[in-house]
Amino acid sequence: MARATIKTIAQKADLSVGTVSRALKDCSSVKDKTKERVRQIAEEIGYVRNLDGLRLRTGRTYSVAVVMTTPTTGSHEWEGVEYTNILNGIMGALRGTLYRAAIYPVDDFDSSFQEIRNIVEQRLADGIIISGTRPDDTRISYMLEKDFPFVTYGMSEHFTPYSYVDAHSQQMSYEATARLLRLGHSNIVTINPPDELMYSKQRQRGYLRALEDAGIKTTADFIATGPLTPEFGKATVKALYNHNNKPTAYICANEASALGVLSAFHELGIEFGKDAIVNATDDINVSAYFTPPITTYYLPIEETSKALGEFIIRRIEGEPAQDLQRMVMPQLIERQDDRLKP
Amino acid sequence: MARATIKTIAQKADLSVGTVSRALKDCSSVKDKTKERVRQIAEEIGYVRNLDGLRLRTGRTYSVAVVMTTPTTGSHEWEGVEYTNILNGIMGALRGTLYRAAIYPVDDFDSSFQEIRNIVEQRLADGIIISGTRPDDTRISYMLEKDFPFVTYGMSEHFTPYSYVDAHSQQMSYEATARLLRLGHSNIVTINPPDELMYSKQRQRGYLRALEDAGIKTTADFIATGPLTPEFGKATVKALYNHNNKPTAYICANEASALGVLSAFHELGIEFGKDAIVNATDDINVSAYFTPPITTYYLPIEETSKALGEFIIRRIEGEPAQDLQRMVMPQLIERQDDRLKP
DNA sequence: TCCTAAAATACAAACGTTTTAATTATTGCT
DNA sequence: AGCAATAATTAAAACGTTTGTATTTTAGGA
Repeated sequence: MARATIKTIAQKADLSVGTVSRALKDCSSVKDKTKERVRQIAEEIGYVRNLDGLRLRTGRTYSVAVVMTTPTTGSHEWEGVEYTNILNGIMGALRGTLYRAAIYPVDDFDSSFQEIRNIVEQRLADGIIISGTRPDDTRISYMLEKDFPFVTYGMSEHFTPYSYVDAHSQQMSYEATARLLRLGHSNIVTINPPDELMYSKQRQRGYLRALEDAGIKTTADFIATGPLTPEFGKATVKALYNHNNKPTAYICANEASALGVLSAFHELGIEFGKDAIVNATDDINVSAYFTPPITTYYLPIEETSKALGEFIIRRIEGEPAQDLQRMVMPQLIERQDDRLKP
Repeated sequence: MARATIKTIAQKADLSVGTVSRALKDCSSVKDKTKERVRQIAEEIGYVRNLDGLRLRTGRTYSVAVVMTTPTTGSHEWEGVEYTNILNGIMGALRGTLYRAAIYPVDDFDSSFQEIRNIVEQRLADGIIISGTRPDDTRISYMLEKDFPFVTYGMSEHFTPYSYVDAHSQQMSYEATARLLRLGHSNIVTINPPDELMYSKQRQRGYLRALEDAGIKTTADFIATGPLTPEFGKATVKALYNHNNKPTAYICANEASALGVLSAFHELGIEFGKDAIVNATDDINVSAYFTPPITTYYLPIEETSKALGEFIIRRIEGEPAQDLQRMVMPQLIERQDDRLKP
């Protein structure tokens, strides 16, 4: 039993395929009664549009490219749950639409650019979602120039408006730092993603601003940047173990690096709550199960990634980019006192 | 500049599109010299096959459906990294082929079945990869019956041969249990996925067999089954805290639940290595950073999932299912002594 | 009733490919 | 040199849509 096509309907309804096509898409030039009849039949025989025909004819792909850096394959290090959750949110947003998500896993910035160029040139997708944005992101420039619909997860410093979804990283970092200062810490370390990423910059800005506002001097040693793995978190603590000013607090950009910090504490005999404490940004509340549970700023990543999916579709359908921008503010979850006990 | 098509080549080469098509696919009825010329031109103008045309004509989709249970959306609980890594491995295997992976996130078994039925009936994909297999898996029966190519991650108890990739769960469970028995434990708890899953059954079998071989009686209380979240691991420990026979060892099916166990230890004042210890199956070595690091059985999930991708393609291309079966044996990583110190 | 304008539908081409059947070119043989 | 057999190519149809243009139907006057 071959699949029902538009032709099947045409025969049953004694209409031409053209009219059926128009009826199905609710075209005004088709009589209401006819539309009704067509829809009825379509329903009856379980007709579903063949996407290949549609695509071939229209030249549109009805697919959204998600170009994402994968958790460094082969490194065997946990880098958090971003990947999974972002994907989930996007697919959730696309569900029920004609659009499909096509995942393009990439290794680094250069290959992501290459992949994007490829997608644009070959029209492999109608729109692109990217993450890992940089202050001066050439991929964004490229897509803007080509006038190709895209949404970014994270911002950049472009002048031309574009569609993005982002967390208030700078403000969060500022508040986290200010809070710890209020609680009596003065040697605060901040653990951030690689320097070239925009949100690393934002986090560092927030951190520095808070210290500045409090009139406290910091040392460059206390700003760590690197892959957000447990390994890196651990290494950071170890590297600062014999520092003149012993750090008493760590603010981590994700849970994975915070886990590494805790691991270092354990290994070096640094007592949590007495010698030092850790905070983190929360992807999904796994840090509630750390030893001990730590204070985090919770970022509803399914929500932001759902916005990514919605935005890219609306962008593809022509909505102006400046209407498709969203910032979310992570929410403080205090699981510890975070003052040092004597 | 419109995309280069087969027609473009035909004009440049002064050939018919049919010949070009055949030349491109290395058909024997085309003269070698012609093939060479066509390939040359194709290369020159950067021709790439239009998949929509191909699909429309051949009726094949060149896409592989990956039907996976997503980390329970909205539950805000970490269930491990399976999802991400499996996806990664599959996409890695598909890279360079004509095939694309289409992800179908589902909530539970029933909706996965529904989705599969849909894919088969509408020919939405050429093959399907599923996970979360059950001993008597109706999805497998269905696809076998429809003679639709598929590969499973995890086994079932079907008689008809089918293609699968799986870990030696039973053996691993046996060995883990036997090892702990050797080390002096007798009250061993095993934490497993929900009962209906095949690998829960396998794990329980291995566990029971090891105890039996050692002549040790266990209690049903020591076999926990549930969602493999930190929360569940934690709850399990708490529920057994006042048990007549205090558990001294936990064998967890993944790292997430092991984290929960450690969290419970911390909260209840159970001292690791003195009162009890934890082992786990290792998705990616995040447990190396637990407090303390724990002994695990490492399962190279990128490797197994890469096999999934390879197998489904070969299955689609017609290789018999019984040639496409792989079992992998997880590898012990001892990060602790795991004997109880007095 | 007839004519005109508007509404509704039909027709046909096109998107890029593969493939069957038909045609032309080439070879081998007598 | 001619003929048959085979090799190489072309022509055309088809996959399921959408859409511009042509055609038919309907409705609204006079």
